[in-house]
Amino acid sequence: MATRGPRKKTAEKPRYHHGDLRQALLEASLALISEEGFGALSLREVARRAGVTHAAPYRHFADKEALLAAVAEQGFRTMTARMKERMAREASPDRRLGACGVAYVLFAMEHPAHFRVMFGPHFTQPPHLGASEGDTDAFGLLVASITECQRSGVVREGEPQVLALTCWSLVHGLASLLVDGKLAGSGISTVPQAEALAEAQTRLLVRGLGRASGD
Amino acid sequence: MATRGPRKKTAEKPRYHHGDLRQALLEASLALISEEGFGALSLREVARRAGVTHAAPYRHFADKEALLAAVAEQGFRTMTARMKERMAREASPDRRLGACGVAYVLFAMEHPAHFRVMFGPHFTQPPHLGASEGDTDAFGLLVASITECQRSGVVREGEPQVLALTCWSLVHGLASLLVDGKLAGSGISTVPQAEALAEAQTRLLVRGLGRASGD
DNA sequence: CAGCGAAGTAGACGCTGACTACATTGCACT
DNA sequence: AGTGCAATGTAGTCAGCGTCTACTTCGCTG
Repeated sequence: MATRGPRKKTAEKPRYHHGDLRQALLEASLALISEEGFGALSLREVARRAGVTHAAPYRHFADKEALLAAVAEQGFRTMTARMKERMAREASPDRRLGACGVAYVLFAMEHPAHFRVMFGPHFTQPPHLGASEGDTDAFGLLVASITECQRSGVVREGEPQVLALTCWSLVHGLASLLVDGKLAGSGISTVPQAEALAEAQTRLLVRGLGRASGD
Repeated sequence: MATRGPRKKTAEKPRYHHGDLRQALLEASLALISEEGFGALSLREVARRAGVTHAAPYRHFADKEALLAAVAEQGFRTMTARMKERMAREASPDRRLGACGVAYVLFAMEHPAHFRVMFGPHFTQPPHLGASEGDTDAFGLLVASITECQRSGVVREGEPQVLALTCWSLVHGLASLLVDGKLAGSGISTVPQAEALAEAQTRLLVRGLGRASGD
């Protein structure tokens, strides 16, 4: 990612004073969270890193929450793309469903700063995911995958939305615990370890989602 | 909850200037988070609510993080108690395991402020749960419950710690999504709804945890 | 009843998010 | 080509925050 300094991708002429401050602020936010932690994220430090004064960000974002919302939206877009990509590699519906969940966990491990912003305790207004459109509708992807599994008989009947909630809970819980380092005590800290764990857990859940025998 | 004003439990004489500022600060923190949200929690406002000046809390807590750590610890204690209580009502090991998970989710729904502090993005030092002792060892409770299920043959062989991670992921994910209001769009907002969902999800997972047939 | 230490007060410092007024710069339009 | 305007960034200000230090008040112990 990057293109630091004066813009150079499409042309050499800097479009504005900075070039593309908006994007620079988004990147600086993520870098700051990654390096110093979420608590250290301040609008002023972000501006400092982007090389502008403390009030400049207000030309691009109404307030701090708006900046974080933009970071979150970018995160949802990336996450959804990651899920689609990994699902496309699988042939059977149940494996696609598993890949969907694994991709969720992997995204969290590889972009912890993004994940934290997306699901953090900020935001007076929750940032969709449950009711979104187009590029960022990760939940829709999940529901579709479950419906597909039901059609091919790998998953029991029932409201796909409700079953999707269960899948979402599992991978969201795992991702949250990993990102917050709560599993470091259990020796899980690397991406491959997390991937293996995610695969095991989704397999377990898909088994549970199979055609009912008891209830 | 409460005992506002001068202390009255053991005697009428107020022990100190305030009575019991430490406890008052903990309660004020929770009330503030519940009413105004996590972002509104400031040491100064907490002190204001407790009726003392802004520096008084430093007589009881080294800094803001120490106050939150105390809130979290109290939360872990309550949560563990809730789990024990609900598990004691069940007769079979698998139902006890389910009750353990449901209690986790119910605690989050009934004490969202506590839950947020316990698993929030603060804390440079993670507050145990994975390696704790006595009253606050919720994870140990879970592992023991799984071991019990394995002994009675309801749950497959394997490292109980690893299987416990799966259970934890599921209920932690559900609890997080509920507390953060991410499921409000799906129409889940009341405690009974959350309880039903938690029961359904844990049933599903326990089914998946059953003796292996496929793999 | 004296005094010592714990508990709370008052004030200060640098930082933050947010607002304002002002300067600069690129683009559109004549 | 030149002018003017709106977009962009600057500089200064304000209240509120976490934290520190010096001071005051109170309750308990000797």
